[in-house]
Amino acid sequence: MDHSTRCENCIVRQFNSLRAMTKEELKRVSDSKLMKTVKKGEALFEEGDKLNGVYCVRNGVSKLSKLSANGKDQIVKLATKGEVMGQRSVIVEESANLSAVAVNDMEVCFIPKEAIVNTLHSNPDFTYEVLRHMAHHLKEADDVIVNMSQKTVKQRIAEAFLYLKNNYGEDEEGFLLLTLSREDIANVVGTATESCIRIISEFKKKGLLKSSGKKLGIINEKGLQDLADGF
Amino acid sequence: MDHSTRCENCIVRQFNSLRAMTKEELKRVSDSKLMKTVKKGEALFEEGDKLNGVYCVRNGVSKLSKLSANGKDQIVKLATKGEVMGQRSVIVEESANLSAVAVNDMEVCFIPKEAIVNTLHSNPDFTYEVLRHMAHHLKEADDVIVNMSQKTVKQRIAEAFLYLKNNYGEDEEGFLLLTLSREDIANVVGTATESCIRIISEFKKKGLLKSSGKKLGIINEKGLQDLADGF
DNA sequence: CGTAAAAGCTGACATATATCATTGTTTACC
DNA sequence: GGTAAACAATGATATATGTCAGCTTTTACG
Repeated sequence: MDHSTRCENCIVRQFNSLRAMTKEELKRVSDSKLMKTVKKGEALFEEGDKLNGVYCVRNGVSKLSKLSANGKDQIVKLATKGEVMGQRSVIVEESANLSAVAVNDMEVCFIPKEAIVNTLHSNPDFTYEVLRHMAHHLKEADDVIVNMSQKTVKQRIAEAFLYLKNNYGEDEEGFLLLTLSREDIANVVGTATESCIRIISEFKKKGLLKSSGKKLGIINEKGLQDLADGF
Repeated sequence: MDHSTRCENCIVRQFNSLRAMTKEELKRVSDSKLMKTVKKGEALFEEGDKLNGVYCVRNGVSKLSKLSANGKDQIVKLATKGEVMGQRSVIVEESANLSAVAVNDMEVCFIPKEAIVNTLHSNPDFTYEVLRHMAHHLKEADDVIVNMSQKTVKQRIAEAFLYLKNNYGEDEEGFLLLTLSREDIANVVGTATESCIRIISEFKKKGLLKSSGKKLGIINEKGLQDLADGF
């Protein structure tokens, strides 16, 4: 096996709860894990799947979404380099409540649940670290609830672009490094694709955004921020 | 101190993570805890407060809400007998992101954070139990996000009533035991108070709900369920 | 009690957003 | 490089929901 794929040497670990594992625990994870490549559009797992492990993102981005009765997908969260997906399901021994689909080409490591669950029971530092991450996600989720119910679609779209810039950055020319389709953006903010397109067009006309091919970039960050804040 | 207020004898503990504590840990909690009575409408803590402990609900119900820029409160969750509030803030050592206000008269125990944090670091069973509860809340929050963005106000109000019945029950005459004001219901489902009132009136006209004074009761549960499901 | 304040209700109207239909543009791929 | 499929854009229209304003009923409390 390629040396660079040993968890012990994986930088990504610094960003997640695996950093609280002991050398021995980490070795066990490393020995049992499975590297996978996932192409854009492919699913890592689907809502309802029984997960027998978690996925650690080495590269690329995945959308975690839930299908609603009316057939629309709500994207609840984007998972990036370093994030661990499927933890919740493994911890409470339930099937997945969200689907995970690759937004672009990804490299992930599948870690069988035994390696995780055993450590959860024996290493309080690790459990505490997982708990801290989950607490953080819970706060984020609460914030999303408030935004969803109290902000207009326009505000939420403005916020989404600021989020994309702050979390994924932009290239030398000022275009966002993570390009989402209009449909994905619509599914993040919880609106119809057409409404999303319309508002993005409006933002371009107002000089808040620019586009080139399918790339989008922020021109006027302050303007977007003001909009998001309701001015 | 009244014997019945010792945590060791408190039934409520069975419903939360404190059940994973050892006798000694529980004794320490019991010795350091503080019983409080909170009147309807009073706040246990406010968004932004630095919490130096958690609150365990012995009786009554509290709404956990967040004020948004436009001055409206979004109720993110209702906390009932057995639930522990403020855990998240204590764990990640941040100030509270939600306010907790009593919906009716409450009895709560304030547990200083030391008793919790120490146990988190030393008792993996306890940490794991807290983690399980948090994982459950996270799933609930994800579901709320999806409902908020994909269901109509009418559907969400129908759901809210089913939720109230299932979680708080009804009296002999079929009235809900937990009575929320129209404004609170509106703040749970994320809508304007007037819209909420209108829809409740509509439900009454359609024979789905009944009212007597400020009490509300469900007449046609299946009807409400169908509505919530989008039929 | 009686009065003020809070809560509930209803109408009229404004507006944000969804939906449907059509067309243009880009991307993927044989 | 051409063609189909996916994606983006835009108009017309319908609808759900918010807002404002006035009114009634209930609750709280001196």
